[in-house]
Amino acid sequence: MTSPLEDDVDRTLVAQLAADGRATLSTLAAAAGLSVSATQARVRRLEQRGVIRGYAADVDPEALGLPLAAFVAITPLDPAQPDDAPARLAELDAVEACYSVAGEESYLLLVRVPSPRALDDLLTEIRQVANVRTRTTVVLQTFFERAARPERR
Amino acid sequence: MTSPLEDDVDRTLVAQLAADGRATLSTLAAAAGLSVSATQARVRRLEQRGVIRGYAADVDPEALGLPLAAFVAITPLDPAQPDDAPARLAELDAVEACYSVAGEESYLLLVRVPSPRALDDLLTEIRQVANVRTRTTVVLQTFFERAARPERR
DNA sequence: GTTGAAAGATTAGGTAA
DNA sequence: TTACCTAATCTTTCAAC
Repeated sequence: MTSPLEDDVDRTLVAQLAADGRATLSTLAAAAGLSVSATQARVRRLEQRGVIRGYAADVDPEALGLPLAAFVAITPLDPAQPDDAPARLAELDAVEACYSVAGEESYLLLVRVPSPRALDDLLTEIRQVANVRTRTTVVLQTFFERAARPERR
Repeated sequence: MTSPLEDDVDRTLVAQLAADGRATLSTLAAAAGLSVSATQARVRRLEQRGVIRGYAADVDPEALGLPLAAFVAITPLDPAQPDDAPARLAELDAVEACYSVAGEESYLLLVRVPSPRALDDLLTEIRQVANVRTRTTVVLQTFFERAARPERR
């Protein structure tokens, strides 16, 4: 689905847009050493190849009324029944991410809620909706959350 | 530092920009029912209040050559010495997020690397740099990673 | 908050290497 | 194909109200 970056121009454009999603084509063109229209064509191709999946404002969760984050590891209670837990959990707005993981548990979720009470309610809902056992690790402080950067050489 | 959203116009603008970080002011103005300039002033204020922390392209980690993700729980080996682990770990490009957590371990990291071998090297580096013990949970599949959404009412 | 006009950015269509 | 040029259209900005 996604093809890798092809050259240094692509790398430059992706790095610039990862750092500033609203960078203009002329800014990008200057950084990449291309004309504006060549830059435009490059960016479009990056979008169409799925390298750039979209653009988003980075919003402070606290401003949204979601100051409490937690990791929830979940284990299906009935391994026999069809496992549609991720699809069901995607319906819950509080669930920000869902990973299948190696180890004792099957899935790991990152959730955000307004309060401890709301976390309790959410865990109850997760257990019911997905028929799972939960093990929750509360986030006390977020030191940083940023975009992954490819290793420099 | 960050003030909460003030009214429905703010909520609309933030929701639109979270969904499309490159939305134009005229698009936003139409969604919010304001003039373009009033919209611009609102967005500026949201940025200055820290509600909107920035804008970023959402880049596929695989295209960046980072197909392997893992959660790394870490425990300081020497509780006596000053704990500057988060600051040290921020230096490592492969470390995407760092949280202080409740529970047996002190911190939880999300890391991205090119290969199992690179994960091994990274864990060695994390142990040395931060003087910690690590417990790693490999991500097998990412079902979704998205922006947190405030609960609807 | 609104309007409006100037500066700047984006887009599409055409041309050349 | 890939990059570039140009002109029309949109967008952003900032003044005045």
